[in-house]
Amino acid sequence: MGKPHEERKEEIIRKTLELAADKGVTRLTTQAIADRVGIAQSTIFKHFKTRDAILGAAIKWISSQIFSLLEQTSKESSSPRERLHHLINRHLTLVSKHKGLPRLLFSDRLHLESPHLKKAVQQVMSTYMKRVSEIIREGIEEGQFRNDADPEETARCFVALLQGLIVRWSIFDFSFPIEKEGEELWRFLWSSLAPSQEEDRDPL
Amino acid sequence: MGKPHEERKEEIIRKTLELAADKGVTRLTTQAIADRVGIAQSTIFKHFKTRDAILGAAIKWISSQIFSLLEQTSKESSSPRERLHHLINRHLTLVSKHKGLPRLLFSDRLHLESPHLKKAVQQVMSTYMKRVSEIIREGIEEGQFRNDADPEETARCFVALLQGLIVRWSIFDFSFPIEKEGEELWRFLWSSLAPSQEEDRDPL
DNA sequence: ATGAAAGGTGAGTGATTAATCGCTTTCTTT
DNA sequence: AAAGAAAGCGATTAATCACTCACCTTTCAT
Repeated sequence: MGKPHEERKEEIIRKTLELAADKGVTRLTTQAIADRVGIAQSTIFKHFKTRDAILGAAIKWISSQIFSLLEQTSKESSSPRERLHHLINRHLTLVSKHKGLPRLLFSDRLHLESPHLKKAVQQVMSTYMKRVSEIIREGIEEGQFRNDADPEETARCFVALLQGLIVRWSIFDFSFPIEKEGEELWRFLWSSLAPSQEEDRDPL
Repeated sequence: MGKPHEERKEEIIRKTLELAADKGVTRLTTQAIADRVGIAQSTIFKHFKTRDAILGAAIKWISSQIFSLLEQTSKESSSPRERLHHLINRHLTLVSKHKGLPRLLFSDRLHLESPHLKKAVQQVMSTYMKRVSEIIREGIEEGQFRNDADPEETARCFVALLQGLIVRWSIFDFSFPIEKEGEELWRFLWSSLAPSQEEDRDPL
């Protein structure tokens, strides 16, 4: 017999993300997934009820990865500045390890075909921005970031920088090392968040 | 008889962009386009050889709009700071007027099905970043921007901020006024580009 | 031993979709 | 007026795709 249900399910999700990276969501057919897993196309439906259920499971997996990223960062005992820096690195490492992630998240098949999955993605983004804004607020209170920065506003820009970089990376077919550009992104962010010398001298 | 060739062609491109905004690229079938234009599906092919040719023409139209945006900004006699600010506003106004733009540019059908169109998009992005870096370099030389900023690096972050904002706007179904968030984006950018007081005092 | 359940297969089915084709109508040119 | 081109139409075609179904094989609990 074949592999047990749960194991096969995980395998299908894994291969689905691989395929999304290689061929895009449009070519992400049940036949293509089955081929890569090494089973018949019809067998796919022994493990998932519909094709959308596969995409849903993949999105859920991605979400859990990103949430664990956020949690890991929130728990960290280091300074807000370091936590933000680490979050960028962790995020880009995750994405570069799973290139199918941006392809899936930005695909319109996901957004306009199944409102349920869209909601899930929106949820992740909202939570992400909230967490980042908390870190920034903390940094401002500690006097590590300039005190005229708006936490929510800056958090939105933080996420935009990440998303924008990832989109460009995806459009240019993953042809440059994204981790390196993450450092440049951090420098830019820091130049905006760093307090001026006068503030710095301020004893509070 | 119907409308003349060129006129109908433009109409098809226009309606295609509208449809991309409403239904996404996946639902952008020749039937859907024909319905919106008010002609038979087969008539579409009197004006375009293939469906991809329609997408190609739409991309070309978008590119020309963005290029004219860049040119307009470059020609402007105002300061680099004001030009950057205006570029953001003009870009977001263009995008908000044509919501199909991001949907088309980020669709994987475009990227992985026709390498030719992908190249065109990459070209636009590269040119865009180059132009922005030129403005930034100018601003640094004039002492209007902090002199430790790297023009290329900052240009990449500029584009990432814009793209990231547009992606989020698209994911959240255009549900917030993007022009307003453009201002917030500009504030963030400026806080990173503005020279420190000491530099400011520096007579050069 | 046996029979049910799990995992797997190949051969379909119906829906969707880009593209073709033969034909008609309308306008322009000679 | 006749000819030809341009713009349009309906019907059709071939391909693709998600999903179903009847059947097979292995495993394992009774």
